[in-house]
Amino acid sequence: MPLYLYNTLSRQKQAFTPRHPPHVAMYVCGPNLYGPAHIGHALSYIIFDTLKRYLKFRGYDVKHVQNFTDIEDRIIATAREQNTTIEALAEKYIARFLNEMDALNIQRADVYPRATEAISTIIQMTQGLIEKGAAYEIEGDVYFRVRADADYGKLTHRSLDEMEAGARIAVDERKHDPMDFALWKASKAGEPAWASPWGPGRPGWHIECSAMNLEQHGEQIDLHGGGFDVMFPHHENEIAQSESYTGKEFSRYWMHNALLHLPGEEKMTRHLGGLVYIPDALARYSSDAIRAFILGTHYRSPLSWTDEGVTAAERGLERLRAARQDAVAPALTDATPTALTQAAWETRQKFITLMDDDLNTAGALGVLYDLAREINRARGQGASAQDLAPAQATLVELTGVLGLTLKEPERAVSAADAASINALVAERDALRAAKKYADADQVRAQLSEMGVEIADSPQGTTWKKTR
RNA sequence: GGCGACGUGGCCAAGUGGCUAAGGCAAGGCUCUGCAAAAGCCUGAUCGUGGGUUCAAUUCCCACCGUCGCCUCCA
Repeated sequence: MPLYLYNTLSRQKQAFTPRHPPHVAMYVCGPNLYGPAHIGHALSYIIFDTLKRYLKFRGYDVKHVQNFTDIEDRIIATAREQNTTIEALAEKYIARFLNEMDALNIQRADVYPRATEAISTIIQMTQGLIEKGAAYEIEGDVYFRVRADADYGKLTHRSLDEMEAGARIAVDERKHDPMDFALWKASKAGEPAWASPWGPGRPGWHIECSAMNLEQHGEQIDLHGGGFDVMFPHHENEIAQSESYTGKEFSRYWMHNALLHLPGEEKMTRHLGGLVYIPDALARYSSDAIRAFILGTHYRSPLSWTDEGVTAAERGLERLRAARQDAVAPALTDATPTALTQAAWETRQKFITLMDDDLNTAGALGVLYDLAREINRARGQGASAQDLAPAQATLVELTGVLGLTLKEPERAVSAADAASINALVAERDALRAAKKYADADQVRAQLSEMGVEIADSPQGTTWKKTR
């Protein structure tokens, strides 16, 4: 069974067949660097990270390119407000962005091209489009001529006439058609500028992605992703530019994730406010919990960010973590598979079937919970570490495809704190041995107040910091 | 106005034209435990409303109600 992905172009799930298997050329729209990313960005990048991990799991060799848009009106405006340069602003937010992505266990892209490093290709494409009659210059600006593109609107399934009927923006009267968009903008005094055949200027918003794709992947790519909100006009315009320039199909598949919002509010986006920043989310929840929460809903369904929801995900993860506790490497034997090993095998099949169906991560997570229960049950019934090992290996592998680490959230404990906690735990153990349970319980309460949770077992008492 | 999506147990959320409608959280009972914690077991849904198609619909079609997205910047 092949992997099926929903392709925005066809509005259908389609079998995924890259141009040159096993190679997959994948491009995901990166952030505009005028400010920090928020958890809505995290959602999008977690989803495409999961897609990439799954493609690799399925044997594909993925080249993942993600751009940084480091020249754009808002960046110029923000740099001016903050009395800094666009370069400094970009550096600051790139560093922060990469740190945050790492913290969310999002694998890095293979290449992070920047718009300002693609200027020569942007100029070359713009020039080429003018020569083909697909673009025209007016007073140092260059516009793409949408009426020259016969299938303009094919991604969002709208005709130019429909779009113009619903237009809500003031139109620049110099343009030949209201929907024509800028490939190149003449710069005003004091704005960053690059030399071009049309005078000093800078790229329009959409052309940089077309140029970076051309530079990094070539004329045609397999998969292009981003949020629903960049479908129009950004992706529509990218297609128009790239295909008009090369005369070839640009991307075979277009994928768009639905957007995150706060309860009762509109989507989370920087120009509306209502943002939750990634460090704030990570201060409250493990990256696993954030991922599990996000992947608990299909990527094409909008999701509301709630404390209850992420907390529920965090609780649920505890069972998954318990299942992989003390895992050992499975021995290579040809012994008859146990019922548990059999269950692990079936989980793997179900996982693949679910993920093959347009990344049904919620369903996939469900079967992983089933497997975790099987493991925990077997352990409770006295299975040995070696008995559990194959199923645990499957659990770790498949949760890993979803980008979950199943590691206990690390909470810093100083050496001094650890020493005093150990002393209290030892004191309590002594009291228990002496059957002075009331006193032992008092010590436990004391530890609890310190944020230390303890667990007794035949092997002794263990503790962990829970806050 | 145009295009599109969604409405499943207290909350979140998969899914299917007919077989027990996944899973997570919460709640109650139980096992284990000195007591807990963790883990495990048990307990709950006529799938927004009204029509239609069909031997059979939560699943397909239509209408309605409600929520949301895109049509401007946005992951």
